[in-house]
Amino acid sequence: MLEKTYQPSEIEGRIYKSWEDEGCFAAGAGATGENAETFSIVIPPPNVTGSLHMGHALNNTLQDILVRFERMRGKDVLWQPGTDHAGIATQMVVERQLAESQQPDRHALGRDAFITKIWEWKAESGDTITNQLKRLGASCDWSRDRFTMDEGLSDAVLKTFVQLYNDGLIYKDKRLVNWDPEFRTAISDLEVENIEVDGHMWHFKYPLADGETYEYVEKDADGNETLRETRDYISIATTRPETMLGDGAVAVHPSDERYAPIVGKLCEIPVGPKEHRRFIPIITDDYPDPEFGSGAVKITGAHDFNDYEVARRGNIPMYRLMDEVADMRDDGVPYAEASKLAMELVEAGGEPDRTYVDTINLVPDEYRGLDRFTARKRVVADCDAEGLMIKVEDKKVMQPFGDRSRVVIEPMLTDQWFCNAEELAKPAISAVENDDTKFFPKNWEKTYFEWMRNIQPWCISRQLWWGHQIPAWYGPDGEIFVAESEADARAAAEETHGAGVELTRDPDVLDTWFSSALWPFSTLGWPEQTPELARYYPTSVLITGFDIIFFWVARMMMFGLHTMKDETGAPQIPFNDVYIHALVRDEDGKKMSKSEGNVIDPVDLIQGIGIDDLVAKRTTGLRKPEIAPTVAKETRKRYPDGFDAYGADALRFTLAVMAAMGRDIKLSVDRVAGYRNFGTKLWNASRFAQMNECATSEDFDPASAHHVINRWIIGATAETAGEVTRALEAYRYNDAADAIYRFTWHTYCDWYVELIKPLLNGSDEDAKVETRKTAAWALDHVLKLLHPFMPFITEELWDKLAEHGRDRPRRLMLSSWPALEGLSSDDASAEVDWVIALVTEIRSVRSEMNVPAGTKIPLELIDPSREVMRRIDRHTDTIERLARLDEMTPVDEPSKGAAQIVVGETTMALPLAGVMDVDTEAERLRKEITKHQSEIAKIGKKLSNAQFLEKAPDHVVAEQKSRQTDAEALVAKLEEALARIESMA
RNA sequence: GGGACCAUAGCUCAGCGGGAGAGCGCUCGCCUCACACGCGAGAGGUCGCUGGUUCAAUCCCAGCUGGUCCCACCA
Repeated sequence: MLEKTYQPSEIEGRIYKSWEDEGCFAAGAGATGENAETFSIVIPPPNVTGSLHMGHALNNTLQDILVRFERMRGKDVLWQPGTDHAGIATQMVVERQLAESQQPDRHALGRDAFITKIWEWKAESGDTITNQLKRLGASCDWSRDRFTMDEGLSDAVLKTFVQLYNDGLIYKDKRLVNWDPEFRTAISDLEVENIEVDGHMWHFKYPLADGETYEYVEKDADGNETLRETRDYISIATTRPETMLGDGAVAVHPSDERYAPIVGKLCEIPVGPKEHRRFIPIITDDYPDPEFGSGAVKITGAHDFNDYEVARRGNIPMYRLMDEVADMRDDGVPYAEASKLAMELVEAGGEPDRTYVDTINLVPDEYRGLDRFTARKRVVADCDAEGLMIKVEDKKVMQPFGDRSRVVIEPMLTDQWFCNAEELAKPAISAVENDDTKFFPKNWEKTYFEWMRNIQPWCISRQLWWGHQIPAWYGPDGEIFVAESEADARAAAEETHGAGVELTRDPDVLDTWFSSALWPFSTLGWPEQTPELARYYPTSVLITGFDIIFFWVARMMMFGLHTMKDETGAPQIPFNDVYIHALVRDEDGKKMSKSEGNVIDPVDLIQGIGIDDLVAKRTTGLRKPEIAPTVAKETRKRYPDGFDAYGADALRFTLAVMAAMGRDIKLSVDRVAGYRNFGTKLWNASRFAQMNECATSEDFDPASAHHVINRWIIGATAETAGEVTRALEAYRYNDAADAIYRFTWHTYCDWYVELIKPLLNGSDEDAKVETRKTAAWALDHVLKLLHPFMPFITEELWDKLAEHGRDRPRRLMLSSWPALEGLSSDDASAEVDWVIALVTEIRSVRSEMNVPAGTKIPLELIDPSREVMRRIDRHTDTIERLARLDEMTPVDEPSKGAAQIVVGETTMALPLAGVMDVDTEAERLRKEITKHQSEIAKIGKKLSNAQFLEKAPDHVVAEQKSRQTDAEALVAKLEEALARIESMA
């Protein structure tokens, strides 16, 4: 016998182990045969050293639901799991650990020793996330678990890199990139987060060379002069004064008449030792906006993306001012000499080949070695002291931050590897345009197109140690040899240099997303032509969050289409569908984040956590430690008792039912509790079945059930199975979850179980036997339909409820999905709906008239039809039990002082003389009548509209007419009832 | 500046061209022989505003208001 309540913690681990031990997760498990249709999903690989957060829980729940659904449908299913090496994130964690334990940092350790440390950390913590996914119930084929730095996947990376290099789609270049001074590496545009911060805009005078002057004239829109003065300077505005040191020119718009007199002349950069000041030309370019600031822009090609483009157009020299930690450079020749070299460039009229970016250090000696922000203060102070600062304004400025390091990103001109994304994007755009790959919901396609059509070169090199080292070797003259192995590179090098040539490998590693981009085929064995690759590629659907559409989805599309070809040589998409789900937020709609202290850890919801532990967890790791008391108070207020052990099923169901397409999920712990209760409800319905010896029987044929109540539940089960199936096929998780929830609780438990109690305790043996079988059959179907959402409790009940046999395999997860077309029965549902309506009406009146719940009362049927009497006879025990009646008798006229109800075409009366107040009852009837009359009026207005009759479809008109007829009949009955009551008053 | 999304019950959200729904919360009554993590009965909404299309608009279109997010960005 089942325990009284379901205890998830006792059961989940045991069930999961059975599935694993029995090979239920293996690719193809449960498939109907050799020719079964395939269904494959690759998991979005979590960071190998990470731990499960609510986003993972949602993502993997949605995948598992589909995978379990399709597996039960008999498809050949593969859910490919794996983890990502997460370059920066992992290296960061290990570096922090070294610092915390006061060990030598990575530079002191050296590259090999440091990487060994990371592998150790991976070995130590790498199982965490996998085990957490298992607790969630994820039915991945763990035997195929992959890691982006596995040998096979590393081969895939090498091969792809070499191939793209040979195709001319990967190249090395010196370009302006986003530099993260904390991690001392380049990062891609996507890893930069622009945040508005309080800043300043400083206005400085750049004096003209040789004391020259000009007439500065400003005019308004009508051409009237508003200002005229003689100036010996040009006014420059900047938010980053420290970059003045690297200016190569001052640019004005060609149409800007204010500065026309001085275009081509030189002006002085007003910083540094006076005797060695540099002069730079005033040039024209379309970039400056005459309406903004002074209309004149300083051009610092090596430290600003817009300036970089201007400098390239105009051959303006670019000078790197900072080192790898973004401190002002402290290398090379003294400033005086560097400044002289720079002046030579000006005299030469520019610098087309950017040779001096690194060799000339234009940082004045007294600023060398300062960090950027100190240097800024010094430059401002020095200019101000010289009287060259015109003004300073407070201004909101957008500042770029590293998404992981949280430090200000510095644009830096460095040598990096790039991928020609523009070229790779072309087929990736067409594939979506042609619907070869479809997004759900579709509006994400627009986001995808928007980004892909404006895509920039992708910087793929990182100056990190943890990752795939770039397979490029440099020869003695700096030539590049790109090859899959050092031996191949050497062979190529020896062709020109002869044997024994010295080669050095490029120390950089690849962006983590480079290997992720290969995930759909690298995990299936590529570059080997494995059977799995042939069978499961392209994958069926990718399920992921919108936040990595650019990082990951777009790049998989690009690399997949470029690399994978079918038998005819046509490019192959990596996945047919892309389902984009929302973010999981906290109850207030805020993004969950450790530094805010509002994280809800999925594992805590699954296994429970006490309030003290919860508070402790939320108050450690806050970005602002001073808010800890507030966080603690809020947490205690909101969750006074912490979290119960709600179990994985409850969490999964909550996420599924809230996962309506295209909307963020505000996770509510109350709802998780609600669906835990739902599990208990199912558990108790099963106990009921068990106590009443309801067992499935292989000889039971639902199509041949006789009893109307049984035929009704069979039809409703079939209908629900259809709803759930259709919803899941369309990725409408919430509709599917909702349908099975409603059926389980409100149809099966609330009505069916109550309706059959008299049958199970009655004397009709045939009915009893059939009902037991039907109850078990319907419950089995509930378990099946619910299994993808709540795998643990359903599997446990499947195991406990009946013997296993031909139609009832040992494991629910490998049983067959219900296909019940053609089992509906309209006549049964009409009759049962009538019984339900009758019981509901009686209960309602009893409650309104305050009849004590324990009191049994009689029911009078006024002039009932034969059909009504037949129904009453068939369901006497049931109706009396559910409505708490002691007898039901046909009468011609109701007793005096009886409350009257109308069910279908029959008026019935509940004699409540002495209990019931006549006026109250009259009032109740009048209210009822008014309600229906207003409906009749509404419909009447429609039906008297000639336009409506003419233009509306026939079935709509017919429906309105029948509604009108029904309502009129009901009102007539109610009015009769009211007349009887009034005659008594 | 470009783009996407949202506004429906107290809260969180479904829905959708022809009869306003769920969960939670709330009120009232019940320890009714599966379940108090429960049972029964209720209260509660001019479906953001203004126009338009239509026989018919909560739903489609336009504008407005308020909010969220993404991308880009003026030195």
